[in-house]
Amino acid sequence: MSNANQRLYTQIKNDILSGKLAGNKVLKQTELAEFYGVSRIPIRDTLLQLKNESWLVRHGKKGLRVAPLNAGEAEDLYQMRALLEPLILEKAFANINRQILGKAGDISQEIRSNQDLSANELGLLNWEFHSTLYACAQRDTLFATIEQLHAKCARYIGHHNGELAYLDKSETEHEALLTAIDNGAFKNALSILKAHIEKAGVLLVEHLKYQNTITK
Amino acid sequence: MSNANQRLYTQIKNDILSGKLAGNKVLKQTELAEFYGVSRIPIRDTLLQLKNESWLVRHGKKGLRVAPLNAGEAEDLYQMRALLEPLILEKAFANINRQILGKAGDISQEIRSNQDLSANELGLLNWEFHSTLYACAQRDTLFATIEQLHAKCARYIGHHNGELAYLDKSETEHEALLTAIDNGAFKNALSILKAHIEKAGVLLVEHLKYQNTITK
DNA sequence: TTCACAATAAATGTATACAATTATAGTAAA
DNA sequence: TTTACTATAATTGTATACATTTATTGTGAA
Repeated sequence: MSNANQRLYTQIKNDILSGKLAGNKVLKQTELAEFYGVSRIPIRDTLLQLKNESWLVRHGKKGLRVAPLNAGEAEDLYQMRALLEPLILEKAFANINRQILGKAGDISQEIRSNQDLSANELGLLNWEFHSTLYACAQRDTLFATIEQLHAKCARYIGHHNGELAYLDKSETEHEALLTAIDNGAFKNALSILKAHIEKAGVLLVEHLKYQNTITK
Repeated sequence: MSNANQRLYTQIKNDILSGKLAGNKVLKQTELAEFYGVSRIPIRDTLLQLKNESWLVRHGKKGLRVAPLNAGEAEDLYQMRALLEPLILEKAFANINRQILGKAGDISQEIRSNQDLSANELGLLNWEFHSTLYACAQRDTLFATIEQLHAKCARYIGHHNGELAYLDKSETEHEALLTAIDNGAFKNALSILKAHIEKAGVLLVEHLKYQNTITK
């Protein structure tokens, strides 16, 4: 992927997260091209990619729109994560050393000390924390799948600035996880991680369902 | 996606499966465009999509090539499936009725009676069998993720015509699964499914590793 | 010969132009 | 008024042309 394309990709994704691109409006290639100052070709590339990653969905026979937030999808995403992340962490154990733990600890610290992070920034740091541990497993395909799940979850958290930020925070859990790993309490670490994800999932889904009932 | 694009997509995928597009050769947009009788634009769209789905990987800074078969990836894919497919089956139980079981039974029957199916055809039927059950869960995101994992597995099975066909066959296991569901032995059904996938995964990975040692 | 570097060729990225498709507005009949 | 249908506009898909980037070849110096 070219640089311009990469730029567009993150830009448009951010604009979806921040709500600049309205959720129910159909995206016009021409408008986007004009807005971002490029031709329709790189826009098409980016839209195709975002469609493949389920950020966009088809609208009738023509056009794409931002995929609606949906409690069912959120539930699926978190349930998959609750199964797959412990799996990769387990494979990572053998390769996690003090340096890695230290790096993860630093990120955790950064989250704790910065009280005024946006939901977006918080999400990125949270993923950095988790992926630091997961990368040790050296399981590219598994890692890539989990990364995609995270990216999709970001839409749900990113939306609720403040309200749901605590889902990615849960700093006591992060610290507990690191301590367990450091102590070689691997089984314990796995269950902390799983519970961590499941809890966040349940809270998010409840929130979405609740929000759904009051907007109807 | 347009019709032409859809055609190209399945065409190129098939040509990867059948080995027409050599695994280590870099794919040139111009060549492909000429070969398939279209311009570079729809070729680019298709390549981008196949790259996103990990059928193709970047080759240096320029160009894409068919992703090499890799024991590690196969292991990841099957381990993910072994976790996610029981999850979706569990959610499907409530909605599986006699009609669904009958349909799945018919597919199982078709696999059994047709002894001379190609690995490709067998793979398709196998997915039809599993997806018939999974669709009942009505969990779109979970389903879509599993479907992608299957598609990637197809590359590994499709390659070894004959040799590995039995991985998708395992007809006694399919029948046992249906019987367990029919009897309401849900826990049993889940463990049959999991074991079914794990077994296939182990065999495939062993095969790939073995093949690797003899080709070196 | 081997290495570094420049010149050239090849391939991809992007813009523009055109074709095909789909949506929309308008009109006539029930 | 509503509905079916047609004409028009809008939008996307594809081809071609050009710009940019990367790969390759060739040349000269060590």
